[in-house]
Amino acid sequence: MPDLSAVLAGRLQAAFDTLAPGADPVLRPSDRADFQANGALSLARRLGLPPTEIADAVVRAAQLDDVCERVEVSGPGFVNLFLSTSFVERSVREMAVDPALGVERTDAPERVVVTYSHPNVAKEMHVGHLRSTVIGDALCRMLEHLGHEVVRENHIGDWGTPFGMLIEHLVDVGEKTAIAELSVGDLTGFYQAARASFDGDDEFKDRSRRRVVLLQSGDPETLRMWSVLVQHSIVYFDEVYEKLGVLLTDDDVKGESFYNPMLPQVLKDLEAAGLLVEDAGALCVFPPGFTNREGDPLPLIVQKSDGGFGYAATDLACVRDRVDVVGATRMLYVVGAPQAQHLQMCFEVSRMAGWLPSRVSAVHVPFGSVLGADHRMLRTRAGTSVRLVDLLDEAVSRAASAIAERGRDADLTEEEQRLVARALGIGAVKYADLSTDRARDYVFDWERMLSFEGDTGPYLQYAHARIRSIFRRAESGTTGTDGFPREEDGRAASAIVVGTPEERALALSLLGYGAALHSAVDESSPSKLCAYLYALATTFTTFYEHCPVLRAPDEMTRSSRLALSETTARVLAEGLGLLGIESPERM
RNA sequence: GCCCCCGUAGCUCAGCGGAUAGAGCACCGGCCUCCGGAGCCGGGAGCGCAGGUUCGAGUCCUGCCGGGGGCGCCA
Repeated sequence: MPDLSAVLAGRLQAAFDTLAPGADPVLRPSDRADFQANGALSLARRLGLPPTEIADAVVRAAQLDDVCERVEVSGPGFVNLFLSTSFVERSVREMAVDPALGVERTDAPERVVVTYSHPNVAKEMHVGHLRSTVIGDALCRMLEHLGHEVVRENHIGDWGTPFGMLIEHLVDVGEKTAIAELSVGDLTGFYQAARASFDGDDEFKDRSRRRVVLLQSGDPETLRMWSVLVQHSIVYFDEVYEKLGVLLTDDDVKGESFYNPMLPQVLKDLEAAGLLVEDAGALCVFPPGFTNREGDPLPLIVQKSDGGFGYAATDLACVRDRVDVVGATRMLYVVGAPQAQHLQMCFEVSRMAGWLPSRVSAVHVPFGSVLGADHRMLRTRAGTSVRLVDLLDEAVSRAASAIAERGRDADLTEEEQRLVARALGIGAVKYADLSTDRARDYVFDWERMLSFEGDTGPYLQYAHARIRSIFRRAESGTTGTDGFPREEDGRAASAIVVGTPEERALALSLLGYGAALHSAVDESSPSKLCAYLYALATTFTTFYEHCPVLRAPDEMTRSSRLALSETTARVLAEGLGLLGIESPERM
């Protein structure tokens, strides 16, 4: 089922094509009508005709009889479209009986590599990783849902100079102790102890430097110890992912070390392409358009003056691997905004070297910082960055007390309450993160994100649970999964009736689901989907207040409203699911 | 100094070049006390500043002001 706006856009496009082929109808939802097409105004200049004349011509040429009850030209040349009730009823019924809820899968499936999360081995995960992980996870779910093939990559920091120090620390404390610390998640302690030795002990520092060389040269014992650090850190990361409820698994781990063997070839091919320039002892590429503090060309340093490879070399190898081996047609880098310039340079150099053909897109999906109530980077009282696990545990425990206070559903077992607390707490954190524009910083506020009122995860989850409760209250077995009463119950509900303004508003809101999802994916902006779901939930509330469902005046109205309610619940559950947020049946 | 992002109501945020800039919280006034108050209805209050493009600018362009970030061997 093509979605509503697609149907209208198609009809209008045909009309516009008769006047000026390819002219954009500029179709938008409107508060003056159901939809408004503003294309006549911009076309007026091109054609040198009065806009109202063009609008009139469009209305005459457009075949809208079966979908609109009224079409008017108003103002300077707006075309206002008022959908016919029968079309709305027909469309929303199609949606209600459609397992896919009317969402069209893409007609141009791509292989999309999404790289996100990327924690560092033997280092704590903090709120910065939260954003990347949650946003990346939502993007993967949405892309897959629309029919794209998604390859998740967790580019963990598992290579480089810090490992000399970390391995020597491992040697000093013994593997048993090290493993114990890492697996309970005391990564801060481990890393800081290593750092302290490195900074305060010259002998340790020397050993560390030698250890880096051993690691680089592939010394088996060094590699074994390195692997201990990596494996046990991954165990810990998995615990965090488990708490967070994201899709990432060990199979998605493709860390810096994976690309290490490819780095000499990167250098060699850049050299062969004539792009490599030696500058101050380092081997660099100078992509055009980037300058430094002094206004001089800014280099992407591929090989440092000490002969080691920097992260630029690794990122270039990533591009090659993703294009040549993984076969990506699109790459999304869910990486913090501060990396913008670095990534632009990497992409540019990749293009110059011919590693990133024009048919493959590489997109930085940047995000802002998480701020505390003081509008500065979120920190603990001690001034250290907040551990992600602590934050998640606090979310769940705060949600648990919120539920205990409210005591919504007394029938819940302890185990069910525990699961609900988890869904609410984690959902609240995720929703708070996903619902604001990615690019902006956002203020982390427990009170607000856990509130059952306003644009929050718990509000949407509660809205969903309340709708489900309608069905529990209705006689059991009266509805099938499509929301329509079953034939065997002797009820003749096969149609949706859109009589009241509230029913109409709800129907139109439901019909906007597909468009909202597509725009969220097109713009890599989960917040678009959040905004849609919130609007749907509030529209439902108004409907629910004004239109009795179980006590509807007649059977036909009742079954129609049940179907609208059920469809709303399904959209909420599926939409939240695509954001990585659970929707408990009861809470 | 240059580059990037951001400045919208008291607070937190939406706003796709289109008509009268929307929510939530907080505040004020009504209503419901009925399917789990996610209550419902109404009210006050705002686009950092100055130019420009356009029939039309919160949205695009330029310059300021303010906040954050980046700017060669950490990743």
